[in-house]
Amino acid sequence: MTNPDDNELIRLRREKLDALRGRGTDPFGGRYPVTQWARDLAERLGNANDEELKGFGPVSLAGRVVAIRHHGKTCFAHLMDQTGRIQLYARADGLGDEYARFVELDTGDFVGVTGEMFRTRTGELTVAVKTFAFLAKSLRPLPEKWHGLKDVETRYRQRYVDLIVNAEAREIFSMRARLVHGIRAFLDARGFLEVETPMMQPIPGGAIARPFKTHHNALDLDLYLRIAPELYLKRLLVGGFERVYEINRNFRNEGISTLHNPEFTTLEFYQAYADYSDLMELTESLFVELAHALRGSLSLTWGEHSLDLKPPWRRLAFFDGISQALGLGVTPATDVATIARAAAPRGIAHDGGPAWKLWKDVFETLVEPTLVQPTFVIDFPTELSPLAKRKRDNPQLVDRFELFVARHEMANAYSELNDPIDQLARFREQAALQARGDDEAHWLDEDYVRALEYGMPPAAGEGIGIDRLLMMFANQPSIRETILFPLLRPEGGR
RNA sequence: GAGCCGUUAGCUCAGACGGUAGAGCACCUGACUUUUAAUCAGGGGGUCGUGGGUUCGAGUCCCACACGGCUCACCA
Repeated sequence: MTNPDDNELIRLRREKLDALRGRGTDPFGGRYPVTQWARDLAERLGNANDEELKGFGPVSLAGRVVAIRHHGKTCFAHLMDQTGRIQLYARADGLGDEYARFVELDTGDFVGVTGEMFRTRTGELTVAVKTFAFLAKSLRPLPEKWHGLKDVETRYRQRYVDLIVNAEAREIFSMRARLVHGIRAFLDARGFLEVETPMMQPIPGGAIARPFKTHHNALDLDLYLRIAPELYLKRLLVGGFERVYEINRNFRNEGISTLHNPEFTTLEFYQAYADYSDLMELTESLFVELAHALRGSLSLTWGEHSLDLKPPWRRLAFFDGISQALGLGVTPATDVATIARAAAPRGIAHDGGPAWKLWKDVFETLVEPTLVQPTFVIDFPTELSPLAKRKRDNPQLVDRFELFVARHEMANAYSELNDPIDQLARFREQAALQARGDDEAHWLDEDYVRALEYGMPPAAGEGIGIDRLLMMFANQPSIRETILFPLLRPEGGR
């Protein structure tokens, strides 16, 4: 980053600022009585005739000057507020001495203006400025008006500039707010209670991931930033809340990619007395409602994919997917060596570890890339799902689904294991894996088992990544486009 | 973490073969009382990501490093 004083454009703006102060004008004004937003005026007066405009009366707006066109003894500018843009028109014979100051405005400056509405020769709704006030001098030039700001590094590092100049960026984060609001409305209407559970946890549970570690000094206690809220939300089922949800941050100390940010937002919700098939229907309804609200259609384009969200969505059993991919009937009982022989020519090596690692490998390599249209992958191996309820007719499988859209995992859900004895046994298996150095194992949480011992109603729970869901609805290729301030290395190295 | 690609004016981008760095927009000066990528005339602006090396000479070639993008690996 260059020294601001080295830059001619910044130097000139500083000089203008000093000149304003020298005249006794505060360049960083204060309160300004805003009575209209740009969009209100466009909506109310978009079709008004000259008489109606004349009778409309005075307006008072504030915002950022984003364009200026000097034109002799008149000057046009565009003012941008949170709702949109509106044109300003200043005349030497209308503003008097103040006109000289108006033409000194720079793009980027915040101003407040009052005036009357009229329509220019070319038909644009415009404020004829009567008075104006400096609200904040901008000392840095904005990016170019035509090509805008494209450099992704600058767009992420200086998101404030991205938001000033790129309407698409503003639209994504506006959609994000509508998305989250839509989820809340959907769940609230169905009797779910929104809760907040610890972000700092002594045992990072509910998922398998490398956590961030931190320390509480007064308690001299190591804590982890949560990797999932799951175990706390299920403690609330024990406590008697039958439908709960949380929309909040998770933290995973892992790689960064177009699909991964170290902190990301998830929705998790739990419904007592339901099972995973109820949640498949609920998920379809939720996506349909959101698609209508955000896109007005169930047909979406996401990158190279054309998606049809119309339910019911395809359901594919985990082992059916593997079987089809390998051309070999595979069940949890199938001999590992047999599967390994079928998988090897497809480029999947088996290192002799447990069978479930091979199943997972085959599925991720051969099946997931084929899942473009919304697909529930159902009935996962028990070993991959230490917190899920076993299927009644086959204890080697669990009542679980993952939703895939455009090859990306969008949701993960299961009927919750509420048998404390089985839960403890599965935690111990995981602990044994961990003891053997497997970091892909769930931590043992004894208090969670104790909670289950008090009795947890049968329930189903689901997690949905909000950032990724927004990628789909906003048709974005990278999670960094859906997170306001994605994690980057600090500027200038460490 | 690995591979590939990128980094030139405030912004968007050009810069064959190594020979003193360019354009558009933005900015400054002047003209212009309904413009809107305003127009017209003139002008200023650069440690070419950083540090080394090769060379008479490096934006350009070589090495290292920094930051970013994409792909892969781990994961959601």
